[in-house]
Amino acid sequence: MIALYLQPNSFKLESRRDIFQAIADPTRRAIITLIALQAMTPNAIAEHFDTSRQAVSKHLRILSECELISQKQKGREIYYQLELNKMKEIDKWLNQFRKIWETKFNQLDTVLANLKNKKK
Amino acid sequence: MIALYLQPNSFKLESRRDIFQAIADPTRRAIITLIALQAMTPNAIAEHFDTSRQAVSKHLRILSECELISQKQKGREIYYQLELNKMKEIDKWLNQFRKIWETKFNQLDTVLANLKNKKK
DNA sequence: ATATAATGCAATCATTTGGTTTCGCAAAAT
DNA sequence: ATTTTGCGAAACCAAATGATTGCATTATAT
Repeated sequence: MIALYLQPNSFKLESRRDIFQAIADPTRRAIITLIALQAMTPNAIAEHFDTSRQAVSKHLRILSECELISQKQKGREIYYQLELNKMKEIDKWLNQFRKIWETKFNQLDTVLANLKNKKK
Repeated sequence: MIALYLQPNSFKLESRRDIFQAIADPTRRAIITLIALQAMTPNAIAEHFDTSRQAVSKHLRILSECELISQKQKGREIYYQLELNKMKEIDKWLNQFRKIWETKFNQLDTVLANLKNKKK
């Protein structure tokens, strides 16, 4: 070991990943959809895309890192499956806005109700 | 049966920006939350962050490009406001998974109900 | 035991991203 | 009329991203 070797050449800080960054990529979103109902192996997944198996493997790693998917080893095959609970976190984030758009909808409701009453 | 919903309806022609790429950046998500309830000017928004006004301006442009926000000129000030309808597209995409996790929840319900019956 | 299949990892590369700095232009204030 | 304010656009730069290629490793098949 060399003590003064501060950082490896290809030092990539891939730790700041979060679900939002993960779903930003269209291929990753497609993968998510693909395995939503049924766990799949990397090879099987890669067959659905126009990129190399290794590229898909990288996407799977990124999705794994933020725990949007999990894996189950079966012999030499690895089945990747979607972690729905993690998907719910996106939903959670959306919730703050859902509150707003539902409120706006209710306000419209009120307006309509008032109009109706005035007609009487 | 749950249909595959790979991409939201609206597509950007000029750039490959989409809502998912837009919300991938934490600063942009913060901006979205910030102006959700009240339209704000770029300067006012920038005061909330540790970056330059110009950087915020860039974020606003990206958010505008994918129509997540809109602007209203008032003299020399520009008020940016959130487009909730566009936010709903994220919700729409999530919907396919919501169906699944609700189904799984129902299945769990059934299991619990069966256990309860067996106890009797 | 050896070959093959399924997979992950590292190096490399072009492109994209997010930031800064500098500038230009209107609207408002002086 | 001149200065200040609010803003976007362009040029530039370091870092991150997504893809490819070339391995290494382990499980299965022959």
